[in-house]
Amino acid sequence: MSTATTELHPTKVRILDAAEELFALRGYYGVSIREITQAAGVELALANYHFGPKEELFRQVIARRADEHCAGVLAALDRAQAAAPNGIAPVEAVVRAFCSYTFRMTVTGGAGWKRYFQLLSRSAVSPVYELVLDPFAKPYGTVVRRYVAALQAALPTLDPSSLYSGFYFLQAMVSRMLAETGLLERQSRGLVRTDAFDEHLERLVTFATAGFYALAARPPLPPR
Amino acid sequence: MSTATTELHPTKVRILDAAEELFALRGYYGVSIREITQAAGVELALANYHFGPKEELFRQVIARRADEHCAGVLAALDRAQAAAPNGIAPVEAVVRAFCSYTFRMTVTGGAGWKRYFQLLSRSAVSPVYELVLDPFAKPYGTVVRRYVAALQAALPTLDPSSLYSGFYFLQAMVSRMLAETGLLERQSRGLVRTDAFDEHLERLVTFATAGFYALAARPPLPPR
DNA sequence: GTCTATAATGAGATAGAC
DNA sequence: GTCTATCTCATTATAGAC
Repeated sequence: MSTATTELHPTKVRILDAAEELFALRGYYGVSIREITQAAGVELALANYHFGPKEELFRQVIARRADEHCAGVLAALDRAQAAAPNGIAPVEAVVRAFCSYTFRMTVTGGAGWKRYFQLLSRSAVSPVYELVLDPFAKPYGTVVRRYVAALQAALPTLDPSSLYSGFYFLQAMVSRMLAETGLLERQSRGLVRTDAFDEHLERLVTFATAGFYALAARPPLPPR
Repeated sequence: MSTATTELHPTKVRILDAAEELFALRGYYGVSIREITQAAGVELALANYHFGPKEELFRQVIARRADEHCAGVLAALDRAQAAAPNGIAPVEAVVRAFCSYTFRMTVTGGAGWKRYFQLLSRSAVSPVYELVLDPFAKPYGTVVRRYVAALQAALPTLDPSSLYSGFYFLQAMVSRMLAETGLLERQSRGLVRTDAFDEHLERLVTFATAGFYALAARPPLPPR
């Protein structure tokens, strides 16, 4: 499938690209319209003409990729479930499905996708819901529901509360890798590179799969 | 030990408190000095008088708590290692030490500590190093080194590369819980509450401990 | 140490010519 | 659809009276 981007007006695309990069770097408040239009090589007034207020531009930066991203992540789950004899994919396959499409896109999708994932990662820890998180809520709601259901099917003994926590842990790990802040490089003094997503995928799948099984093996309410 | 805060000038404390809360909420760029001084109930000019430029105020917000936080996290590791017969704390004890002090502080430390941890969490996914991440680098550097060493001692067969990745996963999970964005509540439709840190501690220890063991059991370089 | 007042700049948004 | 010019307001920072 072709991205919807190609159908858009060239100026809109230029503005969206510049806004995506700058919002990913410094967040919504850290970037001015002037800076965006300057980076895009267009006049200041065109941002407001094409997108209206700044908030609407921010939402459209997200809207441009969110649906396609969610579709890819859901398609990966579809394949995992189709490959399972009874339609119930094992935990490892579900975890792998959740990470693999996204990791692939951040490597091979071009700079735009990398910026989008950085923006997603940054937004996920913002306490300002309505402005920053709300634009993601609708498209990603389906992803959460389907993956939670798939994990529950793979681990019927896992109580739902622990299930949501575990899936939240998984999101946290994936999201942190996507941020590519250079923190991992600094901590490991160059030994580990954040952009080595093939390695990270395997480690993450190993780590999280074992985590889910351990949660399932534990009694739901700890007696401590 | 008493916090250094009590020794500071009352006006400085008021400004730091207001800045901490607002920076945690909307980040460095999302808050103006006017807003901070207004929330603090002091005159605009006093921010610059006491702290100099905005950037310096931001650094001091972090500096006020970073050393105390790191000391607490390191003391927890000391206790875990002292409790081990040979000074080598098992993985679970190290993971628990890493989370427990912080989780306790975000519950019982008052609103200030909660805001600080939100700011920490938000900063950890910022690609703008010098401004946002650098103030944390020095105090937390020791924490990273000592915990990585403790985990390596507990898991001698784990290759260093996977070790750093695993510890990065652990940081990601803890950090995401501290952010308290309300996302977990929304995803679980109210079933799980982010502020139930006792539950999260147990789940996180279970999840991450199993994850580390699984990484150690895996061959360092996956043959895929 | 605190206040009032202001300087100098940058912000979002838009009117109107082309 | 694009560009120039501008309006209005908020921003950081500081000077100077108290």
